[in-house]
Amino acid sequence: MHKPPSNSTFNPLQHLGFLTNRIARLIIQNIEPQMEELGYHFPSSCIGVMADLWSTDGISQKELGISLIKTKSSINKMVAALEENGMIEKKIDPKDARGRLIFLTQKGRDMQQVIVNKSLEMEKVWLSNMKKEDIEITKKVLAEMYKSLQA
Amino acid sequence: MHKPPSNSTFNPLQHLGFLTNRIARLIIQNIEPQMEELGYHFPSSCIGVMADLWSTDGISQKELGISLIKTKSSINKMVAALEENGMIEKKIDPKDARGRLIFLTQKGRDMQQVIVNKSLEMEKVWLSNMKKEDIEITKKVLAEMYKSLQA
DNA sequence: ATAATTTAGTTCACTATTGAACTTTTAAGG
DNA sequence: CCTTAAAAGTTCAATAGTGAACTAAATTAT
Repeated sequence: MHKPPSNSTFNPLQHLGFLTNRIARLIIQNIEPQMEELGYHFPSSCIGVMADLWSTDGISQKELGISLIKTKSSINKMVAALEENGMIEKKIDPKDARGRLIFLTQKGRDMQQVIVNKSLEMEKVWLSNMKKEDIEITKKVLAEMYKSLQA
Repeated sequence: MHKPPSNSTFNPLQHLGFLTNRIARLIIQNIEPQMEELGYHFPSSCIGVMADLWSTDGISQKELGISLIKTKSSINKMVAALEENGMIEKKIDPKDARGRLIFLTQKGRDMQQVIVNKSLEMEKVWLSNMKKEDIEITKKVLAEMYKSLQA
């Protein structure tokens, strides 16, 4: 005879899977309206592409897909949206005509500082009562996890 | 005359927004095939609903939406999928006939231990070289952030 | 060389998620 | 009371994201 797993003290907030998922959604929800206000009219998921380009300009769609954990068809659409918005330019890779390299436009480069500022501002609000040191540890653990999961 | 924001040493992995988003995707990607193997044939996003029910059985769709940061139409579909899979049951709230309360079935309750075990197993693999203490700090910071962003 | 394979990207049909309009029930205001 | 407003769900059309089939270029193996 089945019984419930008894003492069901399950807490989603003790599991990194649920935590990261929910926080990612909350952050997007907060950032989306601000992006609109600033005149960036593309889906918020595209900021991930921008982030990678700010890190290293001129990478391929394949690399973007790996880094962002998206399929090539998804990346294709995101890049198209960003191109329409004048944030990036697509050039055929001179070393391999199969590949296209994605480059930031001036408008795309200019966005970096805006987002960096927003990011700092938001961390100040969201994490005001957390120890600076603990936040650094969190980023370290998550970055480590990212690399570990990518491998 | 515009110039690039120069010293562009931007690193997505230093921003909680990008980190949580990517890690959430990596975790889902890892868990999805395992769920299939275990015979759970519903979209992985639905595990979030299950998690909340394991935490407190018999909550409303509205509450699920707030907790999971999803619209009511999304929750509606997820609940429908879980119901079809025999994981949950939907009952009209006796105290307010507008609301429906969602309850776990035995099959739904049984899933909890399976997922808890998987979660532990995965943390062991993904975070093998991280300090146990740092992982706890990470969860604490993220949980705090979740509450702060929900407010 | 040249045929066969692999790789990057594109396209299109399909699923997941959302937004807006609608239904039913409860709460509030006169 | 009875009308109006608000709240919880549902439904359906529209958008975002994915999978599979396809194109074009490069690599490998005869």
